[in-house]
Amino acid sequence: MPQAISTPFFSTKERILGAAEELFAQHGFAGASLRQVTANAKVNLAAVNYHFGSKDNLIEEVFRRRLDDLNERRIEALRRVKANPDSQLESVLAAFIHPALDVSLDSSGGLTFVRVLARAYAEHNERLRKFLSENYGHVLKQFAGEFHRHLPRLSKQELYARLDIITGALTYAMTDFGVIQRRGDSSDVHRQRSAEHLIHFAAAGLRAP
Amino acid sequence: MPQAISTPFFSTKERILGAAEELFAQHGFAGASLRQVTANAKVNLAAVNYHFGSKDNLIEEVFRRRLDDLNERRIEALRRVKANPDSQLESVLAAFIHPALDVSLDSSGGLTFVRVLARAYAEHNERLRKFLSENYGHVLKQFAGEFHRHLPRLSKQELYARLDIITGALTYAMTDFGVIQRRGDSSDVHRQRSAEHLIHFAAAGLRAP
DNA sequence: CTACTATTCAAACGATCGTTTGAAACAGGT
DNA sequence: ACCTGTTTCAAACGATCGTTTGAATAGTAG
Repeated sequence: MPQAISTPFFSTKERILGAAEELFAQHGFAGASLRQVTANAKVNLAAVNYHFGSKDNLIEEVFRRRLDDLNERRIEALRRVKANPDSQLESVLAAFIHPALDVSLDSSGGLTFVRVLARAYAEHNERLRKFLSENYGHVLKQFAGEFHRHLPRLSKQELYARLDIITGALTYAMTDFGVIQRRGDSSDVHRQRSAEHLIHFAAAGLRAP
Repeated sequence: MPQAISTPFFSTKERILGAAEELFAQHGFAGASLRQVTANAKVNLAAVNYHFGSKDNLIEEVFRRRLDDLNERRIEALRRVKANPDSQLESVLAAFIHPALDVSLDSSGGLTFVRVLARAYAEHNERLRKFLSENYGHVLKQFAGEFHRHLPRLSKQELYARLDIITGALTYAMTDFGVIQRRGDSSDVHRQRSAEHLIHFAAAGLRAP
């Protein structure tokens, strides 16, 4: 443990994570090489394998850094929805969508990470899906259970398929969201309306036969 | 020109294009190697560079094979919209969206190609964007002009940014669409409703301040 | 200072990549 | 049959990839 409680400088691990996130957003996971990453991070090539073990582990850590927080907030939001006995389908969707939109608003790299997310979603990488399923699958499961309460006629399989699509649409809405808000609009108004459109769109898709 | 008017067998070029499309959908453009492509197509490794010149050219041909037809149908649909003097914004969106949804319904590889499209969209590959812009930019330009007639307060730059987002959402809706219809539903009903939801969603996004 | 651990570094490893080569196999026309 | 242009094939090219190595350097506790 070399680092003290806080330092104004970024550690080697943090610099690698930041450079990797940026380059994965630009060129994809296979397209961005460790030589590019370590060059941009101004660290030695071997530092990645020393600190993370492998490129695959580095990719996972790029996700973990942002998704741990996101999923905790999702669970907390869902807990509040469950506490209300006569909540609507739209409330469950809001608990799923709003924390994700918040990520894109993170001033330091939030929008970049959203682009990484969009890539991960477009890829169907088996190892990455396994990692996401193992680490955040329980969150999706909790939501699926609550969605099923509102949509009892939908089979579990069909429900997961539609949630997958909603996540895809959400991912793109997030990039839109980040781009527009970065332009410096009256963002709270636009944010509320974007979220409402998305929730309305997703609710219609879920209620479809 | 070795091939006669029609043969029951697929030519080397066609087999390469089919295998490439499938593998690009599965592993991405950088992730799928020419050795995998030629092995799946059961042709020699050198055949790609002989028939297409380079891997980049092969990627472009995979797109051209599907997009030429798509964009012709978009232009024709827009022409009909323009002929109607009191058409709404929703009609322009329909002319843009419906031909795209049709592609995902192509029984031989339509859904696979949609997954390739989703990847291309998530990547921000410069060379690919240039190819798409050079070959199909005039179509987007025509649509942008018509959108601008309905949304005069939106700057060109802002309009293109939002159209980009709509294309992304559309791409994901297409995968949804293909998956659901492949399951064998009463597809015409579902198709009409999916398209309506998407058009309504996109119109709201475009009309936002 | 010494001993020990943690980190950084230049260099190299084997594997795989896209591409090129030159000869072999095939085709159709005269 | 021969010639000519097209297509296929096995083999190799140089470049780049992720990863490993072993020595040099910092940093810390006794």
